[in-house]
Amino acid sequence: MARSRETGIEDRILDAAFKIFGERGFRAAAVRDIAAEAGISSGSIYTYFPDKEDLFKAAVVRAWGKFIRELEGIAAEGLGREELTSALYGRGFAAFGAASPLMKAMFVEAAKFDLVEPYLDRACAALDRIVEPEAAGAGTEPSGLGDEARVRRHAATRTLVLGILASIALLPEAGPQAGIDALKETSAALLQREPFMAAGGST
Amino acid sequence: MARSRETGIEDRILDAAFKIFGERGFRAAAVRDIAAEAGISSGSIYTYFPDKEDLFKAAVVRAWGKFIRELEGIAAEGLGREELTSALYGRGFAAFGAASPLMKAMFVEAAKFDLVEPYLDRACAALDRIVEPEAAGAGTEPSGLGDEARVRRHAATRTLVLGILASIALLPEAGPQAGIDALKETSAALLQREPFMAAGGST
Amino acid sequence: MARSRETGIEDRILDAAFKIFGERGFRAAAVRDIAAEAGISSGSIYTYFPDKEDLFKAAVVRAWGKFIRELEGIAAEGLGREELTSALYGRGFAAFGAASPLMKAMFVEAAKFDLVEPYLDRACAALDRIVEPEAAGAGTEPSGLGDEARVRRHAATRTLVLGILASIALLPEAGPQAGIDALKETSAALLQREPFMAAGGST
Amino acid sequence: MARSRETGIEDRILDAAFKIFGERGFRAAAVRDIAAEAGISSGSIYTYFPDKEDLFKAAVVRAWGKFIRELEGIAAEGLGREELTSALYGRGFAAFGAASPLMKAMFVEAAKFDLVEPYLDRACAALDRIVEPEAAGAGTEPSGLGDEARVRRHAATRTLVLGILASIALLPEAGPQAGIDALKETSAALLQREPFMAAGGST
DNA sequence: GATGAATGAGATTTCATTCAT
DNA sequence: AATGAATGAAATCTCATTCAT
Repeated sequence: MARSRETGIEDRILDAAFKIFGERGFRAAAVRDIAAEAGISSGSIYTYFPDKEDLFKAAVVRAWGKFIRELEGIAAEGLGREELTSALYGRGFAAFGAASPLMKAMFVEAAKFDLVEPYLDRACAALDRIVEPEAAGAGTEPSGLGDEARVRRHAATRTLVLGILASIALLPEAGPQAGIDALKETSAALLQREPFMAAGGST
Repeated sequence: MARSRETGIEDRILDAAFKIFGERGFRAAAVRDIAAEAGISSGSIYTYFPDKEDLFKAAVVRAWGKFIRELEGIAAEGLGREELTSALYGRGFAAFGAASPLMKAMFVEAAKFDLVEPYLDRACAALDRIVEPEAAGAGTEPSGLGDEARVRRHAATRTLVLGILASIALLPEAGPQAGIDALKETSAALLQREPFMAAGGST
Repeated sequence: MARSRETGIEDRILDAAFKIFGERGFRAAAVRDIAAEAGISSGSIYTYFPDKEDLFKAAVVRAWGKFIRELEGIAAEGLGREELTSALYGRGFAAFGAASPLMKAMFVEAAKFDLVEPYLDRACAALDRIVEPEAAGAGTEPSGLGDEARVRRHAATRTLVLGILASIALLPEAGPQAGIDALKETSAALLQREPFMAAGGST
Repeated sequence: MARSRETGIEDRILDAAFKIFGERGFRAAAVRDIAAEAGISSGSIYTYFPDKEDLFKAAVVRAWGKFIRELEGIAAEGLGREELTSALYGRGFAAFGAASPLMKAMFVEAAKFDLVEPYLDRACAALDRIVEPEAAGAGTEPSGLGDEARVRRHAATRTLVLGILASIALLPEAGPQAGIDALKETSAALLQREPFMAAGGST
């Protein structure tokens, strides 16, 4: 038997891709450098991914997956407002921060490869469900928000999520934690306001 | 004072650069294609800009300049709340939309060349001044907002501005106007809320 | 004005391609080496030809063109048998010899790119016309050969042409002239025989 | 005498090499694909052949061997003209056809590796012997042909053999049999003529 | 000043060969 | 002996930049 496709190597490549693509963007990131970062030869990348574009897509999809899984996990736990806030700002932001490098490449290449809309939608939906859990089940509407209001809230969520992602993407590499902490407060303040919480929520 | 350089060529190059860089990002944009878009030969680019990087910087700076000038213009007019809102959503958003192409490249190359922080700060400051004109003069504090509140509002403004820019950058090329209109409402709703307006501001 | 596309450079590239492709075949011939042989940088090849395949095709087509033009020229002169024989073995064989390098690549790449059948047909037709000029005009049949005989002769011509081309392709690079001379006699002998010349031709 | 190497594998590799090299030429044929065609892993090729070049040579030599063996077999049977013709066009052409794939690579790689001249010579000699059996034994000259005539005939045989091989190599993969049949007639006609058969042979 | 042909470094991808399993 | 993952040299093609015209 030949050396069996070492487990973990695919993950190492994806981690390296995540980092290098995030730092330089799709075009400027050299496959050779990703391979070096992953500790393998550049030819070996092609054992795992058919070409650079596929590698990029896989790295972006994985990042979105981790991020959304975390948000959906929080949504599924049905926490009270207190714990929810803390969960969101703890685990949720960790996920945001971890995804940050690739968000940098989001607006040109990821958008071109159609890797933003579907995932951003799922992330916003998860966040909506967190903020107003009653509306979670499709069709159920015991919520205090009317249809129009919900649409408006969704748009606001989207703008906010993008704002946060963009803010994180712009944080200097050195001290991301401090920056993320500052963002948390801002987001908290924005999320508690009316377009998000049912009217009267802030009274 | 007759410049020997034909007037207008530099602007045409910057317009072309703005468009092509915005569509493809820094690396994927070919100097040759920018020249073609500007209607000149690729060699001529180098009469006006020393290299590709400088061209990119100039195009980004010019886009920020137009955008900030518009916001600062609105701030300087000392409009009442009604006219202000309309000015903001009219001229302000036109500026956002016009800047959108280059925003796509913002998170990787522009950030690397340090072309985001200083300009984003100025844009946010202008927006802050619009929302609470009294605080415009440095140090003056007759405002209803305390220091801490102002810091918080600034962070919120920043997140919002980035959210809007990112949203615009993700709009499909086909129908930007409809998308921009939708964004206006969202932004309006967010701007009227507390982190932006002084508490009770919307009553 | 920029350096205007130096005349003759395209021909120099085609000559180099002709030589290198002929020596090594399509795949083994490196664009870089063709450029070196032509005395230019490898990037410059792409100013004149969009890619390696197109360069190959152009070189093959040019070689066939020269060869066929020579044969058709001889056919058009309406020479008597004596002068014809001498013209064929003089100019015709020079053309064969000159085309030889590329003939080497004929059976794999040229055939794949459909660069053999149409040109080989034209060459055989020209040769048929030389051998029996009366049949040149389509439909005219005052010739001593019936239809069936003509078909047979065409097949024989084709085999002979391929045999001669293959023989030339296999000649050692060093002394092509001697080998070509030997071939001339063989071809003369074959051409005088019945499938080529009308029956009784050898009496 | 049990070879530890599984019997038949080497033959399967050579068959695969024969096919793949014939279709694509030496350089374009990937060892991996030859291995796949042979139903083994690419690493295993190297248990049987030291490198790609050696595999190519072995495949070419084997093809020539089969071809020549067939011709020599016919020559050795001392058949009368009638049976001989039928044997030649039956078994001989089957051998030609079977050899066709590798003939495609003949003019570049095979010639470079010196795999043409010696084998082509043997094939032509066998064919000469078939056509004029009396001259078979070296030096025996009860033949009707003088020395000069024999040299000339040998050259003609060579041209004809190459013409036939080249014709076969150019046949479309789809319908080789029809094409081969057409070639048989042509060859028959050519072989019956004077440079091959002793003068007056066709009367 | 304008042009665009020429340059050559650099990027992605393929593939013969090795070797741990 | 067989496997096929890993390697890294090599090949095609792109493109920022220069410079003869």
